[in-house]
Order: sequence, then C-alpha cells, then structure tokens
Amino acid sequence: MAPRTVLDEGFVPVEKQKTYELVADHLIAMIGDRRLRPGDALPTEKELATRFRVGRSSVREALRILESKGLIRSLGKGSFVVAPSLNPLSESLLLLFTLREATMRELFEVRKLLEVQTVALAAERRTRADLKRMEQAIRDMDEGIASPHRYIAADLQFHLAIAEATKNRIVARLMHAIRGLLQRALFTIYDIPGSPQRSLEQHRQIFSAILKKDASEARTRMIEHLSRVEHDIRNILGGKAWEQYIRPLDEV
Amino acid sequence: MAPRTVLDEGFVPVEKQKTYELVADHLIAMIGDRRLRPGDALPTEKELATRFRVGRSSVREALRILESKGLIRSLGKGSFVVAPSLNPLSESLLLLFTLREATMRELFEVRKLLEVQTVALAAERRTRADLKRMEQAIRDMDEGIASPHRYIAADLQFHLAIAEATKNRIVARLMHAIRGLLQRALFTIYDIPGSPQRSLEQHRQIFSAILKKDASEARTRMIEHLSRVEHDIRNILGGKAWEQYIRPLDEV
DNA sequence: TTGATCTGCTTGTCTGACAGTAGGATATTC
DNA sequence: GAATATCCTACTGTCAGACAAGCAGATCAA
Repeated sequence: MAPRTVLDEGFVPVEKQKTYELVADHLIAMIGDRRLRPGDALPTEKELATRFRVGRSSVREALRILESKGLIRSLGKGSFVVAPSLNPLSESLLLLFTLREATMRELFEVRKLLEVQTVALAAERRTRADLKRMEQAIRDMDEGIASPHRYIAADLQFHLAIAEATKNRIVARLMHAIRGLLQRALFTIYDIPGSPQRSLEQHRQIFSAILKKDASEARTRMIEHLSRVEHDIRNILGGKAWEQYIRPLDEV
Repeated sequence: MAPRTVLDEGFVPVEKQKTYELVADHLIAMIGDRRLRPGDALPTEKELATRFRVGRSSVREALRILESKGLIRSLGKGSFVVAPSLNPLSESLLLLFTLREATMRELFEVRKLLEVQTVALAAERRTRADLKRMEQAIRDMDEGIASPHRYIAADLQFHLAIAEATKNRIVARLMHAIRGLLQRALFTIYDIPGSPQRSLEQHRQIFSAILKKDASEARTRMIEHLSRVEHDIRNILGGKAWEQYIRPLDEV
C-alpha cells in the first residue's frame, strides 16, 4: 500500500462558494422552510439583486438553477412562482432517457419491482379515504372508457392512489415519475381491442384485494395486471422500441 | 358541462423558446449522442458564445442548467468537463430532503421495497463477473472491518454489485442514490458492538443465495438483513430523527 | 534542474443598455 | 356607465463591456 498521510481524507479540494450558488441555496432554503410557499411570486430580479447585494446576472443564474430543479417556473410573461411541489424525480428520470441511459424495458421493470411491493403495503395501510379515491378512479375509468384521455388519466389516478396509500411520499413521487414517462406507451395499447376492459377488470380485482387488506393477493393481482400490460406494450411496440431508448415526450 | 370549444386541448400557452434553453438543449443533445463524452472539456464560454452566436450570459445560464442537472462540473479553476455519467437521481432525492418532503423512515422503506425485489432479480441474472464483484466486496468488508470508511465503502460496493447484477441501469442508479443518502446513518450504526460482524455474516448468506440462484432465499435473507439494519438505526437515532427530516449530508 | 516572474486567458461578477411585452391606468366611444 | 382603445410603466430576456482573481505556460534567473 502507498505511504499514507495523516488525515488523508481531509485533503479534498477547497470549495469556493460562488455567488450564484449562495443565492440559489438561500432561495432553496427559503422554500424548504416554507417562507416561500407554492404559488408565491418571487420578487423581481432587480429586487432580489439589491436585497442580496449581488448583480442581476448572479440572481439570474441562481434562478436558472432553481428552474431546472423544478422549484420555480418562469411564467410566460415575467414574474416567477414557486412550483406546486412538483416532482424533481420526473426530471431526472426523463434525463436518463434523453441521455440514452435507460430503455423502456428497464423502466417497466422498475415499475414492476416497485409497484408490486407498493400494492402490498397499500393493502395494509389503506384508509377509507384511500379506498374512496381508488373507487372514484375505477368509476372514472369505467365512464371514460371511450376516451383515451379520460381513461388513461383515471388509470393514472388509480395507481397513484395506491402509491399514496402507502403514506410514503417517496414511493408516491417515484410512481408518479415513472408513470409520467410510461404515459405515451400506455396510449399505444389503449387501441388494442378489449385491452381497456381487461385493465378495468384487473383494477377491480386489485381494489378488492386492497379492500380486504389481503396484501398477498393484491401482490398477485398486480403482477398479473402489470405482466399483461407489459406483454401488450411489447407486442405493439415490437422488440426494437422496447429495447431502444425511447423518448417518451409530452408530459401531462 | 361548460360549452366546449372545438379542439379544446389544442390551446395551450404557446412556448417561446428562450435562448439559454436552446443552448442548454443543444448541449444536452450533444452529450446524449456522445458527441461530448464524459471527461471532455467544453469550449470556453466565449467560444461557445461566438459559436452559437449568443451572448455570454445566455451561455452561462445554460451552463448553470447543465450543472444543476449534474451533466457538467465547474472544475475549481475554470474549464468545464462533462461529468462521468453521474447520477441525476441522487440530486433529486437529496432535494426532497432539503425541502423536508421525505423522512428517513420513508427513504429506508423505499430501499427495502426496492432491494428485496432487486436481490431476487439479481439471483436470476447474475453473471460470474457479478459474483466476483460481490465476493471482492465481502472480502474488502472483512479486511476493512476495523475502519468505518473502508468497511462502509465495501458495504456499498456489495449492494451496488447486486443492483448492477440486475442489468437494469435504472435500478442501479436508484440504489446508488438511495444509498448515498443513507450513508451517514450507516456510519452511526457502525459503532454498535457486533453490528459490522453481523452485517458481514448476513452479506455472506445473501451472497450464497445469489450464488445458488435461489431468488426466494435471497429475498428472505435480504429482508432479514435490512430489517436488522433498520432496527439498529432506529434504536440509535431514536424515533425523533427517524421521523424527522434529516439532512444526510457529505456525499462520498 | 529548480525556482521565480511575467503574461495571457478564463471564469466569476457587476453594470448599463435595449427590445419586447404584460398589465394597469387613462382616455375615448357608444 | 360600460365597453373599448391607447398609453405608460416595469419586468424579463438578451447583449456588450468591464474588471478582479487565479491558473498555465513561457520566460528568465540561479
């Protein structure tokens, strides 16, 4: 082994805090402890600059950081608003696709891993409010079965309700992010004859397991459901798209 | 229902592409199709500005975006380098904590959900190379058991090797991100007498299950392992920290 | 060869400028 | 008086120019 200096680990490159980072951190902290709440408009750039005693360029670079973290949004015209607790995970997941470092197959597999366990937890923890949301989603799906938009939106609601029934916000976020990316693929299988009906039926089975608090059955039903959906998507997309780096655009 | 205009959904606010976004997208695309590869140094700001025919401020704002997405790093002195495929998910996950929208409990639960399934997949798909990595990690853990740093680094290696044995890059990234956040908590339990030894032993059991391609046993062993670790962490941290919004700093 | 000094170049930062535009205030029209 | 047109202001988005600090390579000295 090479000779070792005392306190070897201590010698990391010394970090010079850049002004724009300071500003960004400050703003993030303010959002973190709710001094800036979702919906609030930020002061103008000039005001921020004078308040922080920095140049406008530093403020702007800080704003770009917050923006790309999904914390604020540059509303068409001018002022900024704190985003309504949107999902930073979505962005990163999308980025993986943009960088061609993830395929549909992988994404779907993650979903399966996660959601199978999620539904089991949900079955144990669901409250009456959760059940109500799920029922509503199933109803919406039934009523909107003729409209891809309504149908798929309701589908999303159902799965999100399950995720949220775990009372684990990270799980909910993850599911949200994953579903967002899968959305386009789901549109493609909507057109398979009988597919929406089958999904609806499977949702009912999942729901009934959750209702009974039967985690094990919920798991089984979810596996069935996801396997079928996966099978359908694969059939329609074909192996190429499935294994390639799809760019699932248009957010909802 | 309200009267409905034809093509209702088509009327979304028209998006004006901002210069800095164009520049950022362009650069991201270049990284995406590998025209800029990890390790490459970007041209200087001035050169980018003249090449893209934009002002330096636009370039800088674009760079801030890439930076906060973890695609480039502002190396101490000056020039930029494309980051070595680092993890955008880590950033977002960390952000959730900064914003106090996730607790230790939740994070650990996600890890459990994920890793239990992951180890099962890994048991089915592991190659000889994967096994070698795991063995090496176990050896390192054994030899470094007296040094928290070495021990925990090896621990991380073991779990990452499992994640990568799934051949699913999203799984690997997720695990990496989660572990990064948990790192600090793991340091705290290192000091529990006998804890490292027990972990080591459990790792050996998990490894043997993976070796036998016994997915179900791997799952069981992993549950045992994670439950014990969770139990230890909880005992040390106490319920308060467990349920509070810990900021698990210092990346590794 | 080693060490010191000088000279550009690059980043980080600030300031000033200007076009485009959103929104409110004001004037105009019926 | 209500609806409509017009004007003003202020803010963002963008650029250009300036300057300090620091690094890297070149040059020079020992």
